[in-house]
Amino acid sequence: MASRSDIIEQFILNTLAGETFIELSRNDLAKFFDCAPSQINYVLNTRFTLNNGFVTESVRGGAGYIKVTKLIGDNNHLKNLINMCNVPITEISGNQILDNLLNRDLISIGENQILKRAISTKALNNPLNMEEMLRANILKEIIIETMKRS
Amino acid sequence: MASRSDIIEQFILNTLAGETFIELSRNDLAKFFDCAPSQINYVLNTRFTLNNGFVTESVRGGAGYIKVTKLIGDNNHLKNLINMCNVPITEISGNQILDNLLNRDLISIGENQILKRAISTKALNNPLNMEEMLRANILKEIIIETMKRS
DNA sequence: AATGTTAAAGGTCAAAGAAAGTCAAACTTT
DNA sequence: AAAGTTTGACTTTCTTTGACCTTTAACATT
Repeated sequence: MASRSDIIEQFILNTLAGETFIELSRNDLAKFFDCAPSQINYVLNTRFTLNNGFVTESVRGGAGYIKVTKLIGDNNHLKNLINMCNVPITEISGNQILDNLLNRDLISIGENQILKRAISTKALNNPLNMEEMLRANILKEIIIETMKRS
Repeated sequence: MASRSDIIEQFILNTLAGETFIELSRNDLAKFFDCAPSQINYVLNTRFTLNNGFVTESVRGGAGYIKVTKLIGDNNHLKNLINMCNVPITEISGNQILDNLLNRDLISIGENQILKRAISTKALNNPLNMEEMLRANILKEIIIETMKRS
């Protein structure tokens, strides 16, 4: 028997047919299927995962929404790369991964350059575990890189 | 699914197109968009910040107005941005800075997307101050972004 | 001409409203 | 019993609103 989650999954898949992404209203969907809003999250978390070939993003508040993007291709190699990233990675390995993405034409030369700088020791070399300070360092490096252009 | 603030933002951007600055009447704008005058301030404060490459000034009283200036072709602005990065930066501010770079044609749309993900809370959200683990997280996010291409 | 008055701007801030997220408990199915 | 599903209370984020504050050009008075 198809559970309600199965039905909601089917609905999203149908809506997604032909499109590469869709934007949903969690509340509307929940109302339509007469369920708790959080059941939409359940469906998303169990059936629209990366492994299943989807990426979901969302915006809260006012005109919030949930965006579901369907990935094309099986991306097995990329999934392997992602698994490698569950473990610490040196700057050299990191650069190799970025070169790998470049060689597969998944990122441009410009992106390769800028991202190498973004993950450089210099950018991440912050002794304190402060997310925002780290982000600040990364952005500084990115901006320096862009100054070389223009 | 654009909020009223999004629409007001768009209106100001359009009005600003081609010009280097504009002068607005807060009350008139509020009347036009049928909102509280303070919502204009909200839009200005969240979307026309220095991070985004804008300066706002205002004059009260009698024939008061709000002046919005777009910073363009100004290398000093980049130096200012770098100085801003000497201090912790939230994800929202970080994204604004990246949009700023995009608007100045210093980075491409693709780079903008990928870098936003690189500096996302999700990527940097590591409690331990381990450079390599952080780098791993960042790379994971970068790869997810590229999966949407291919 | 100098000074006081005032209405017409814009500013601030906190509360209310409108989404979506989280997580664990209760329930169902296998 | 284990796994999967459903629910709801609580949280976080973003937007909208309104009451109250500050500034100033224009006008009125001396």
